[in-house]
Amino acid sequence: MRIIVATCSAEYSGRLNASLPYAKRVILIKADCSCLIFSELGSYKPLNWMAAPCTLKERDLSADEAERSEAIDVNDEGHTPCKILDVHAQKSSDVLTVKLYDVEYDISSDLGLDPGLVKEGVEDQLQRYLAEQIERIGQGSRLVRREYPTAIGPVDIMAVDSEGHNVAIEIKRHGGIDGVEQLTRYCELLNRDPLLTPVRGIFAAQTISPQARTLAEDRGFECLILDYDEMKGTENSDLTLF
Amino acid sequence: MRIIVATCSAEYSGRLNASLPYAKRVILIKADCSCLIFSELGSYKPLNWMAAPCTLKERDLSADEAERSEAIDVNDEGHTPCKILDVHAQKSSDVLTVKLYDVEYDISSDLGLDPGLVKEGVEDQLQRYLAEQIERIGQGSRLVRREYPTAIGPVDIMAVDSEGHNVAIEIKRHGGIDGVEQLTRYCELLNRDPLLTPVRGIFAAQTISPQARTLAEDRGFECLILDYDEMKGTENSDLTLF
DNA sequence: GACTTGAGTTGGTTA
DNA sequence: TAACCAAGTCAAGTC
Repeated sequence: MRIIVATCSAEYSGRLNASLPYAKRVILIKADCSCLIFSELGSYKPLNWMAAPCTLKERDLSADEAERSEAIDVNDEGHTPCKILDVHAQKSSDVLTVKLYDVEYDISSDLGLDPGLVKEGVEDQLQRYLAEQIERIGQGSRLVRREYPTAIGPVDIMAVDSEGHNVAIEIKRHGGIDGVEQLTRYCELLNRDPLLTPVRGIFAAQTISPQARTLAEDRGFECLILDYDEMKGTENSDLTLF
Repeated sequence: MRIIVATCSAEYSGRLNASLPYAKRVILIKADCSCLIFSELGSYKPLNWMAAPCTLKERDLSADEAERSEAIDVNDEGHTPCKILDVHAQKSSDVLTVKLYDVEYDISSDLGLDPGLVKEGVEDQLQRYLAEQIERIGQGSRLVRREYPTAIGPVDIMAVDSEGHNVAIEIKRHGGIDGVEQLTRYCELLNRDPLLTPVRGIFAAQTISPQARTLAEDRGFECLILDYDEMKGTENSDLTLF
């Protein structure tokens, strides 16, 4: 990893064109030549970047005043670059050009391999909890199976309600319109099967957008808000019973 | 901006739990205390981070050997931390804890305000070009309007073809299944209006996934590939005529 | 390898 | 402020 702190300007050309005016920023260059430009602004996303695989060409302009003056453009506000980084994508014509002016730091450190991040618990967890606590969709309900396979993909949970009717459940962390569309496709398909029909649909999520709720209810689906902490608590109290 | 290069381990607890084992990494701490942890892996996304607004507590363990030995846990592989960074989110209970072992660099630099990124050319641009060059959907077509309002949201472009039939156009940079669903909803709604029906649907994008194309054509929609550069070129040659 | 879906998504626009 | 939608999305899993 190479870390540069410098006043710079940058131009990106690829799926879009984007430019960064002259300012002081932090530039990270990884071992694979991918390049990230940060300011104090924003969250974890860099202002501009080049993804690997890519190649980096570095031109030092300090020795060649003629070339150096050529490199000045209208965005430099009269400043003179001392270095140009040209980062080219290998699989496309994307280019990121960074001009460096005053370099405050330029340090390198070999980080070596990273063991990587260990994650635990997202949508999968919601599905697991609801499968374990299937009566949250109605007393007397029974689980058929998680990831119930169909021709157009797996239904998150299939269950049977107290009246013996099949229930297809679509689970999302946040329920939007496309989740309702997904549930619609499943129910449409499942209801074509005379052995399964009638199949009810339940749209279950931690949060559901108003538009999605309206659409879901309009299509006869029930909306179910899932409380992650409550479900987690229920799991624990279940465990303490034994 | 503060830049630390050090061997470290980290724990995040929030919407998920995630942990980073002992390894050398780069840690950026912005002026707003938001914190990013990078390795040579991955693209622009840090391995772990804390978004602003948040607070940072820094504990130096070098003076207190008792505390220091307490801070050793099973993931440290026998190493002894010299510093702990505790980053707490202000609006939730999210916590990121970073333990530092050997610190190679710890530098700070005030970057100041950033003028920000200037972008050009995304979906909005595609919509603008197609509106200007509406005959790309068929000779004799006329533009009705961009962002044609309906009860379920604006249709990207409404037009009338050479036969006087209404045409609803959904534009995407990349056309996937949900784009087809979107177009389906619009056409369904618009065709309920006796003043508008029959309304044709066109699915226009720079790229269209095979599944989306199949679904779109199955529903009677035309698929139109948009060439950004060609449309941009057409705009320019239009201009040079005058 | 192409495609689909989720993400601690982030970020911008509009009602 | 809340909801909705696009992103140079990225990344993981599946076919």
